[in-house]
Amino acid sequence: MRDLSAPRKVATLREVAEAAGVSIATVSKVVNGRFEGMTASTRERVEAAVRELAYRPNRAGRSLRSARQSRIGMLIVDPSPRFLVDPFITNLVAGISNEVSMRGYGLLLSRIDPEEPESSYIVKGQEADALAVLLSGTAPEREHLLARLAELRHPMVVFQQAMPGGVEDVCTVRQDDVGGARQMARRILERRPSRALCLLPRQRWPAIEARLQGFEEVLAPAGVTLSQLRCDEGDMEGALDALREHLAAGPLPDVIIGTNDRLAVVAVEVLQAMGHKVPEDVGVSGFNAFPFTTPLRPRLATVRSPAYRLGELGARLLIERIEQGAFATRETVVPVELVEGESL
Amino acid sequence: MRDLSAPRKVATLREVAEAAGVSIATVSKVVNGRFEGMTASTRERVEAAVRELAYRPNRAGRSLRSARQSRIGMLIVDPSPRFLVDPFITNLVAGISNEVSMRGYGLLLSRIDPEEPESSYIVKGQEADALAVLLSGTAPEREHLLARLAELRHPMVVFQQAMPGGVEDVCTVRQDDVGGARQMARRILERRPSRALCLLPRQRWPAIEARLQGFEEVLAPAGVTLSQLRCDEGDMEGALDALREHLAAGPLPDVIIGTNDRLAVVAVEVLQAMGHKVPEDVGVSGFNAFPFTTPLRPRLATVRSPAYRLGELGARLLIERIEQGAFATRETVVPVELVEGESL
DNA sequence: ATGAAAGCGCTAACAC
DNA sequence: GTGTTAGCGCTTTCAT
Repeated sequence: MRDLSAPRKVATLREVAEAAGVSIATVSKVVNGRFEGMTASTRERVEAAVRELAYRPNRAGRSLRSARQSRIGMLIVDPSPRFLVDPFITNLVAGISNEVSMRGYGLLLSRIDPEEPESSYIVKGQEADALAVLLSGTAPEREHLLARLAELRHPMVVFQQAMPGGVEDVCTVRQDDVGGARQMARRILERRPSRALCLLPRQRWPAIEARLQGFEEVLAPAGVTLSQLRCDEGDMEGALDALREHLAAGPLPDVIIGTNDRLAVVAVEVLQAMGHKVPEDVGVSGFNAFPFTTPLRPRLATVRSPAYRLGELGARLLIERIEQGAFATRETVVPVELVEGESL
Repeated sequence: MRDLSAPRKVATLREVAEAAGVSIATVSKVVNGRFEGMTASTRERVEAAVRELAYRPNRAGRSLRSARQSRIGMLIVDPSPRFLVDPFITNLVAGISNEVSMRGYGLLLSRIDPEEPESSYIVKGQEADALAVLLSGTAPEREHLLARLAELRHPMVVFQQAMPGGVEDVCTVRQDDVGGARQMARRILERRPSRALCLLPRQRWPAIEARLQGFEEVLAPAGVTLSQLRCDEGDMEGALDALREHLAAGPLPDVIIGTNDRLAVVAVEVLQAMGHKVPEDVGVSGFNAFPFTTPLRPRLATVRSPAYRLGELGARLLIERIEQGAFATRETVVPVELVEGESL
């Protein structure tokens, strides 16, 4: 029986060269598709040997020599170990993953602790050529973390937030949260509400703050009283209770604004359980709808998120940056789309 | 302005050694925590230089030398680019990701095309020390793919399916789908149904087949007629239509068995829209419930999936395999838990 | 207690 | 057209 603990033996350039009766330089050229001025017979002999020995280039050797890892690192700052449950993150990562694969790169995925980013595998060694990052936390917390990440001197794409100051070789990609919120707010105004309640997750995300800003910009001047309730998304039942209590304590709002769909579903749930009709008594709006994830009924008035596209775009920008030497764009904002629904 | 295309310059062992006035061998020892028989002052001088120069070991150099990548590759065979939308996959990957990070490894994530697994980044080079794989497709398709993956001679953990024959250095980790389905079937029998409809996704997954088997094993002997309907999960509206048509065409079943929660939600939706009461007229059951993902109302009778744990477990087994030289276990089955709900 | 040196697999500049 | 060779950064053995 073969010793399983020994690293399996894989053919090297040298072995292929020997088998084909050529030098390793020639094999290297063949493997890398540089056939200029090479006999067809040499090429064929080498290709045969490559196939014969099932040769696959050793990435470590290649990377060491070329100082290129052909890997993108994705860092997600989220306090929850279940970070991937968030459909925005999930769609974003899917977009990045597919784009990166298509272009021959690998994707390293890691959630990181905002307190000690250096402890991350991706950050510790020089594992990736470039970084894609999604940050949560307050503005100063994010700024601080970005500054530390910038010390790695990797090109970076930062998702879902505006261009940070003081860091170079960075590019941002985000959806138009402010614009989407403004649009939704205008739609809400058609109900002529006098008070609105905005439901926010406890964890701070720049995109959520942007949405809040958009809602305020439109609703406040129209004389709508906008109150806020933060609840822990990580605990749906807890969120239900928190909202129930809040509603019991004061006058019923005319509309409840979920800053994401999950919170909007909670709102519909609580309202119906309390005997209020949606949308007759209270309107409900959501945000960030995704294919296959959005609840079926009542169809939520919400905003479609282009998270998957953001991922593709960010990955593309990053790889172009690596290969061309500079970012083509510094800031990308992708429009969002209002989705009508009977909840409003 | 610095030339951004040039690979950023990071301190090397040699530079740290010069700065500390020692040899690179000594620096290497310090960096790797091998202090035996080393002067405190030497160690301190080196540590100071490491800090000063912000030294981080180059992974390529290290990997080349040690033939260890300290990376786990996760391969997911799923025809959909949105593969990460599936909450099972998402929870599984989260578990793997966190476990792997904790143990100082990196996670390479990639969806692969079952037709040409060799085209995957992870597979092409020797990127990872070991592979975690989740396969879809029919049994022969999966077997064929596994055989090709086995040629890479990587230790592998295969999730959600039974031990494949003919491959060595493999270990399986799965939830008890058959058992869960049997339990749910017994719960369903309490309704004394005469006909049941089983809703299946179009894409073949071994876990789904296992559930189907569990349901059949219990329902058929009890005289329940079990029919099947496959519908495309990738298109919720399409699934709604398909089920609506199916129900209109024949007698109403007493219970609809969703082989996952998404399909169960579709069933509830269609039934209610057709004016049938759930659970009075028709009972509905789901499968694979996850925290924060499961729909709120009506509370689904379903089965809780330990996907996150499966991920942690698989990652742990893989890393122990890498470090100890052999798998501690070959086959792990994690029990599932029935969740009561008013849908049944 | 510390250092010198070999060599992991690969690419590319240059020699023939 | 093809081969020789230096060297990327690191770990480890063996001298001293």
